[in-house]
Amino acid sequence: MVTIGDIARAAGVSRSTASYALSGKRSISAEVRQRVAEAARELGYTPNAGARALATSETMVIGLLAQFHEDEFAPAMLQYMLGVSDTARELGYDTLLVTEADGARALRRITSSRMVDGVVLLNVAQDDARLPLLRSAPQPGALVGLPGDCSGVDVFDFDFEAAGRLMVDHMHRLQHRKLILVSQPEHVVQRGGAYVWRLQNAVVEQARARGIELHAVFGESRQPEVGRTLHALLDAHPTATGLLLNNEAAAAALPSVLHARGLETPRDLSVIGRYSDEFARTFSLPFTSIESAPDLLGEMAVRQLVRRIVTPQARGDEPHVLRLLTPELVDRGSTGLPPATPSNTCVQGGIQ
Amino acid sequence: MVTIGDIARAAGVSRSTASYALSGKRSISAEVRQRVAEAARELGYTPNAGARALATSETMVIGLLAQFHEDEFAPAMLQYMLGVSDTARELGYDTLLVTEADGARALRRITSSRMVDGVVLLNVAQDDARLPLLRSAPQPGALVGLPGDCSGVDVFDFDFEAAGRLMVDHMHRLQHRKLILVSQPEHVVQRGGAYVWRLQNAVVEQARARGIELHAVFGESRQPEVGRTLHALLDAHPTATGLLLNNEAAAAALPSVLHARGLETPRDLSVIGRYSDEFARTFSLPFTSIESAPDLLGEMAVRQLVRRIVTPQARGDEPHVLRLLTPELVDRGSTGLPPATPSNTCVQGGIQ
DNA sequence: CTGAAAGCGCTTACAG
DNA sequence: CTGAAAGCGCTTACAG
Repeated sequence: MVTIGDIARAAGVSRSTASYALSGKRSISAEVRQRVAEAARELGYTPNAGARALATSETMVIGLLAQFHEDEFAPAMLQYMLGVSDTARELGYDTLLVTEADGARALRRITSSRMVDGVVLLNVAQDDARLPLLRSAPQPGALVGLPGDCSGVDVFDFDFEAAGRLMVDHMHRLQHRKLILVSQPEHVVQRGGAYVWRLQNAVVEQARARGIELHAVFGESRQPEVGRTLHALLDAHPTATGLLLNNEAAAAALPSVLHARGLETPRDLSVIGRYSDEFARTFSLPFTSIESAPDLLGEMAVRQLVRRIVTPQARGDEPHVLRLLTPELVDRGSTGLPPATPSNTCVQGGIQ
Repeated sequence: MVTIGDIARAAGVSRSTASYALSGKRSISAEVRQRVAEAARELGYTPNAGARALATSETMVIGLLAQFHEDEFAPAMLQYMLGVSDTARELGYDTLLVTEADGARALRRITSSRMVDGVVLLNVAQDDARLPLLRSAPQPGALVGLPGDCSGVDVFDFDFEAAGRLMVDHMHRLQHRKLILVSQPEHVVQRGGAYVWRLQNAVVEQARARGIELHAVFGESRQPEVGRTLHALLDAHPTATGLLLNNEAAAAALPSVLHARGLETPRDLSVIGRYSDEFARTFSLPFTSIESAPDLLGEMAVRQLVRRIVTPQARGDEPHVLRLLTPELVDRGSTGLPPATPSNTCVQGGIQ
């Protein structure tokens, strides 16, 4: 391989001069700079990343710890990953993707071996096993997902509480008095997926404050189970006029369920989901929804992480960030006034 | 940070002895090995990856070049990525994920700077701009996707021709005589997505050979456009009795379309898709399909890549591999004999 | 069985 | 403005 020594020889200068000429870190005569640049171009020189990392203690790589659980909706994770990866590249960093099941072990491996300059954790749980390791790691870390203890890390998440209140208030304003909430599977909660109960608790509380009757359940993450759950819910609560979905799989299943029951939104039922616009477009979800902005969250996490990496004083001194994204409603026309005689099962009876 | 020098000092041996004791690359007295291991454990030693890479010329990282195009179905890509990443880890490698639009530039960056020991290219096009660079790179490469020129690389792909023939023959055996094929968007073809026309050509040819009337179209990659296309197709060809889908978005949209038209498989229409089982489960696709096995393809590519990396003689000498995965039909009960009086629009007429 | 030394390819104080 | 040298933290022939 062609090294900086080859460049130096070809340009007739020392290796240090060649290095400085290339990096521009000290003033070099125009002529020498010229010769070095030409030599580098002709020989096709690229600095060896490992050698540079050893000399500078900077790898220009960030670690991306994704976690895929059987009972979570995998395609949603991809959007976070792309937000992270694209932003990292924009800022001059490459991305080491880690998908192994034992995230704590993986985190230890890549941080203690200095493979990365910093780390983004995705899908952070309430009591995430990766966090103690991250805090004691020499590199800074940014989280997507709100853990119970935010100390020592920068945290970015969607404001699920506000989203829950927004859902209820929107329905309340439209005079709905009986709602159903379908959350992610209960397993996700048990594993510490705080976002599930953060939204659910907010919905429960706000419904109580508004005098709204609410039926909250955990839905499955898979078809056709979640479709059956939706059918069962609509059967059990024929007078519910609004459906709130914090469950991508349920949102994807709902169009078929509504078709099968002969229901239309918002005529027979008002629906609000919570997912990304990208998700809505891919699966043609015609429901008003709260944008979860996964790419933006990934981007914000990386920008803050790189700030910490490049500014030494931001390392420990600067207070850590906790940023919750304010939810916004994307109106796709699936909410309206409740029907005069609410019954979301009548049509189904007619068909069968 | 704690280095091998610290370990050596703590164990009272030389750095080389410490290194050998840890790697086991030469015989070390049991007692010294013990002391070194203990020192490493107590001090929490992990070798510096950059230093090791510099010394050994091995990074233990493979590059994963993904490509996301606006008109392709992103969630499908994730499964390839996970197949690659999980297998790499199993074999002791980490994965550098590259998602930037200019894949050729990215490939040059990570190979010429020696950030990776080898590279997996996803979504390879007929005349892929990344291939010339890969051939001249010092690291070996494995492709997922069949290019026009396979020289110098190991290639893994699904046998789309065989899949096309399988689809037609299956329908032919069931006595279907008029079929519709919905492929991926035409843009994908224009960009060199050979898999689209490989399947389509095979379907066209096999249909001709079997005396089957075939209508082949390119579908969109998005909802609701692709749903409208499906409706239009069924309107235009009311006597078609079988539908072949080489388009994930169309497959995801079809259940709603069938519902809307009051059609049932296989009673009114026989359907065969081509996607992964994972995809089918996530979106509850009740269609008989040809398994595209993205995770398996990713896995095979990595295994072969690592073979090339670790066995020097396999570097250039050993002939390159071209492996096309034989398609298999997963019967989900959506195909059967055609209806006596085929008309996939009658019910729609009745409803409207 | 073990140690001293060279070398991987960079960067960057230190001198001039 | 430029060069010689040290050093980053490893591994591995070379000697004993």
